[in-house]
Amino acid sequence: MTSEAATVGKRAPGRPRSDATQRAIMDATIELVGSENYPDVTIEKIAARAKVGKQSIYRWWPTKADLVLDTFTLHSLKAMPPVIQTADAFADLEQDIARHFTFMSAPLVSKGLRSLIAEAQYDPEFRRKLYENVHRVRCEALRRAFRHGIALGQIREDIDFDALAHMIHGAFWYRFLSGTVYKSDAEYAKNIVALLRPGIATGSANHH
Amino acid sequence: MTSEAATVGKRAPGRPRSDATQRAIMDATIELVGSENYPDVTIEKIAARAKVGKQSIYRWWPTKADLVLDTFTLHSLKAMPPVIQTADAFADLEQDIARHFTFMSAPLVSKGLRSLIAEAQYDPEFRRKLYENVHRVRCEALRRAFRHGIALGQIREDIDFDALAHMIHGAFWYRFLSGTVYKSDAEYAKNIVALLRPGIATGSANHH
Amino acid sequence: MTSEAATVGKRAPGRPRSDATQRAIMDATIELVGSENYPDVTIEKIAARAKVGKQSIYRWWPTKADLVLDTFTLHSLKAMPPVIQTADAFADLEQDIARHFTFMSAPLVSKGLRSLIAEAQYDPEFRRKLYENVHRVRCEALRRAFRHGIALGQIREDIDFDALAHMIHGAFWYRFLSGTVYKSDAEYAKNIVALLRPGIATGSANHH
Amino acid sequence: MTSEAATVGKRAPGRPRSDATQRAIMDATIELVGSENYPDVTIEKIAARAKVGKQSIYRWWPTKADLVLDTFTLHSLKAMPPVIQTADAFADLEQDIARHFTFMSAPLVSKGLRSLIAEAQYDPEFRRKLYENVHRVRCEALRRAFRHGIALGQIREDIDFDALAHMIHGAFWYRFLSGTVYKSDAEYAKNIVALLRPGIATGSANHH
DNA sequence: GTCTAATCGAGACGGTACGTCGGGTCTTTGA
DNA sequence: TCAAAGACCCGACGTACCGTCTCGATTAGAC
Repeated sequence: MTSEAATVGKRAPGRPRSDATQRAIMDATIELVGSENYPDVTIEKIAARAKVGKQSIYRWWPTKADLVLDTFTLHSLKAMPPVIQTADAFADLEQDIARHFTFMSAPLVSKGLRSLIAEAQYDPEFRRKLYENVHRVRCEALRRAFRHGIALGQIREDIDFDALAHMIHGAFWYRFLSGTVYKSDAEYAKNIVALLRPGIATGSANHH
Repeated sequence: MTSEAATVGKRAPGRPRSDATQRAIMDATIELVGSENYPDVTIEKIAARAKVGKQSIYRWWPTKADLVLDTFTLHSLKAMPPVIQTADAFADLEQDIARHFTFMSAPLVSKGLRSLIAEAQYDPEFRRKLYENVHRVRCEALRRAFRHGIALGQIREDIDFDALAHMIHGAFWYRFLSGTVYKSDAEYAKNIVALLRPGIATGSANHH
Repeated sequence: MTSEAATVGKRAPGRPRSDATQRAIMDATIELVGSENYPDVTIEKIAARAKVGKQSIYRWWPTKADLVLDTFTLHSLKAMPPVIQTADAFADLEQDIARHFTFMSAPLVSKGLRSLIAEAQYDPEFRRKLYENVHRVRCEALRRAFRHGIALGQIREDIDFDALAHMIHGAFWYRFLSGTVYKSDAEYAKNIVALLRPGIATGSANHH
Repeated sequence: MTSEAATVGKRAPGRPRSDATQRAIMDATIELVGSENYPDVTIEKIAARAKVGKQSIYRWWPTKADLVLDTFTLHSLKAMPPVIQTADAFADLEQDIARHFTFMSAPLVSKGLRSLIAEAQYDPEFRRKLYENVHRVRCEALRRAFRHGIALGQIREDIDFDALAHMIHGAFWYRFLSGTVYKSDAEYAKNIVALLRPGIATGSANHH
């Protein structure tokens, strides 16, 4: 949320930040991102729709990208609870991936994602922020699934987990970027795991 | 390319399109894409640098995105010759992937890619164009490698080649989007193939 | 008409100038001047409507203003025959003025006039051309009427004919510029002559 | 002036219009009208010279013509104080006319006038505005002189004052439009009054 | 209760780029 | 050589947003 202040005790003087304003801005952002092409999502339109002065936006978010990222992570990304782990690590993995794919494919979410991806191309710094808020969260979910598999003795320890995670998520991003349509999210997840399983399951030889 | 094929014989009336102008525009585009952030690559700057009227750009390319795509595909993507196939399909695959990764990571190429990715997020139609010119070319290279492997009896036939290609390229795009750094392109390619090999090589069981 | 050539005998080499083209250009000019606001009468539209290359216009007329003036004088101004003189010089004068006013007020003529007036404000040289083709012609008509009156002994000789002509025509131009509406052209002419008559008729004292 | 009167009391919300900006725009307009041909007086140049955004011009003046008219009336036309009336109405009239002619002939004023005349030809609505701001002001000055003459018993009451005013001002406009040069403004005024006097003075018969 | 300080809506401001229009010049083919 | 077609360089158009600024109005705690 950018400014945190807090510092306990002493309140800053002056009129305090209005929550209603913040909410109005974020709501307007969501509506616009959902209904317009991204270049048409302008600060001016957001301010107009939120019935807010432009300054009130600039006061709290340095760029439009940050506003969208903030809005998006707050309202969307954190909404997905972790998978409940079972005795079958591969089934867990598959379920986690499928669920993630479905979530990211929801119309509003994917519209927001496109906005963020576009912005991230311009600016390395924002790319880093995006990584922190979007990619890393998912990587940790995957690692958790891997560790569970290792603990169960179903997944080998000597694997390049980075490359593995890249491939799993990359499959999603590739489809996302290229606009390719695939049978279904569940099928997609199933086939990905099927292809990877022999390479990571214990007991399978890994000759090269 | 916006060229309308000419239908042989009869030339269109009027002064013909100037090659010099077209080249100047594309050269200026390359230079600017290489030296500026994408939002700062404006039609106006391109025209100025190419010493060309803006109209001469708009006459031939409907949007900046189309110009960049055209320029990019013409000067870059088609420059990569196909891999020479050997008796080891997996070595071929690895080499093809590694070479592709290296090519796409070259500073100027990746700057252009970022521009195209950003534009593609705005406009589904442009996403399709981008697919035609960038993704499909690579998919065919991969398919060629797969078919070779099948012919050699080294790769199984009952595989979801789409999901496979998505994972391989997706790994690259994931790294590209997230800004993650990986040891080296060669290593990256090697580990990806290592992880996938058991799942696609003949003779390996695919129990699930 | 700008280029005259003629020089008898020897014809210039090459394809001769096409009369059809000239006519088409002028016709298109008249139509456009009559139907559009003057700034919207562009060389490009004239060429398009005449189905003529722009160059064919520029070849014969240096500026749009010259084209309009040429067209206007050819098709309009020279169309007014001289007044038949009677034994009453003031009646002749009144008739001449009234007829002129009526002619200049015709919708198409006045649209053309406005174009010419506008152009003339920009460029002193064109102002001179306009004077030659529009104002001088009328001044001579007036002088002819004055001389007739003098010959008849009805108009005094010791008058500032320039100032007089300026006032008579000026009245028209004032009305034209200001957009003022007056009862009728005939009435207008009559009242103007009535006001001036005592000052110019013989036998009237001119005390100052 | 585009100012909306404010209706007293309550100020409009938002940042108020900047006087400095407005002044800078008008100053730049005057300078440019004085130094360039009218078609070269572009909004873009005015904005550049005034160091002002184009929008700040368009915000307050719908067209270039309105800006020029505003500037012109504000800085020029209202600058001329009324004539002091004496016991000789014709001398007053002559002085008023001469002074007006001289004023309108001043280089900067006449450059501005040409701009306004040109614009007025395009657009009937602007013609009306011009009438309100330029012609009417003068007409009232003349009427005042006439009324004074009537009160003094020097000018007849049964006269077509419209036609009369048209002739007097028309003489000026004719000279202005045609580019004709006359001895001097004072002489011009004198001869005009001399020609008209017998037609309007009391005691003179008006036989027709 | 003022006083001080920050926020809020509103919208003017100096800028930059947009995509379009027209100007006047040029370069083709064909008559 | 002229003519039609139309590409070319150029400059201005009027608009949209940018991010900053200046207003009056408001909303707190500090005095």
